[in-house]
Amino acid sequence: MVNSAEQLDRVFRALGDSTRRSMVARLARGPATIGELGRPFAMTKPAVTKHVKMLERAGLLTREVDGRVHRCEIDPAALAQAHRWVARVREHWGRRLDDLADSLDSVQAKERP
Amino acid sequence: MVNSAEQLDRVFRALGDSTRRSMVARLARGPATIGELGRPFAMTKPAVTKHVKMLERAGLLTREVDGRVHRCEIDPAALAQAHRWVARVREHWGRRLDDLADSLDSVQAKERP
DNA sequence: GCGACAGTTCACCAGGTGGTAAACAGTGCG
DNA sequence: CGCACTGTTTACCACCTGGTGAACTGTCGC
Repeated sequence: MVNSAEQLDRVFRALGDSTRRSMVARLARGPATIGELGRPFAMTKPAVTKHVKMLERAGLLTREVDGRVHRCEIDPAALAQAHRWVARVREHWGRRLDDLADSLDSVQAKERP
Repeated sequence: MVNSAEQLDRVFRALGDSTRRSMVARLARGPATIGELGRPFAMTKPAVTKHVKMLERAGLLTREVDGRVHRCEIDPAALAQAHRWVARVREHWGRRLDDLADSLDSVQAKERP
């Protein structure tokens, strides 16, 4: 699944910018227009357009054009994908610690028969 | 905490490359040297050095120099930080759905007294 | 129709990223 | 000592990113 790797690339990279993370956090509390998404930040409209487009290409965002306004909504699937990747790695790390604990236990068992 | 935002930037950006994600996944199963981390990939040593340095600056990695070999170990704190951010956003999104359900319930209650 | 408004596109710039080749610095070993 | 080995540093390259200003497209309301 090469496609999945590229998709994860886009998701994590999109989240690797505090402006875009704020936009995602904003969207988590409900839909918003492009203007609303960009209002908190001191940047021009083209910059906002670029950020939103990157979130959209990462699948974190869906857009619905309604007249002259673009209504954006969060897409939880991409977020879930990132969440699963991190959780899986952390789980493997935890398992390794368990294995370490087991081997320590067995050593102790041998030392104290 | 501006520092925290920059740290999250580095963590997510570091994870936004499949090579580095593979390295992190490898480290989740135990420590490894720089050479071991780079062996699976068809790239030169300076490229590996750069990737590892980026993981280190993101706090995903700690390094212990032992003679001429650098032994790398995963640092779960940075991973936990990313995990928490994603979890918090997803939780807010879920709460919004709950609120929506509540308001729908209240509407139904009004329509069927 | 006309102006205000929401967004996008285009051209441009500074700086970061992913990769290379070549040279260098330490360390281990026969 | 001399050589192999691990890893870093130093240019250098193509490309992407985050930002700008100016011009453009389309829609709303008077």
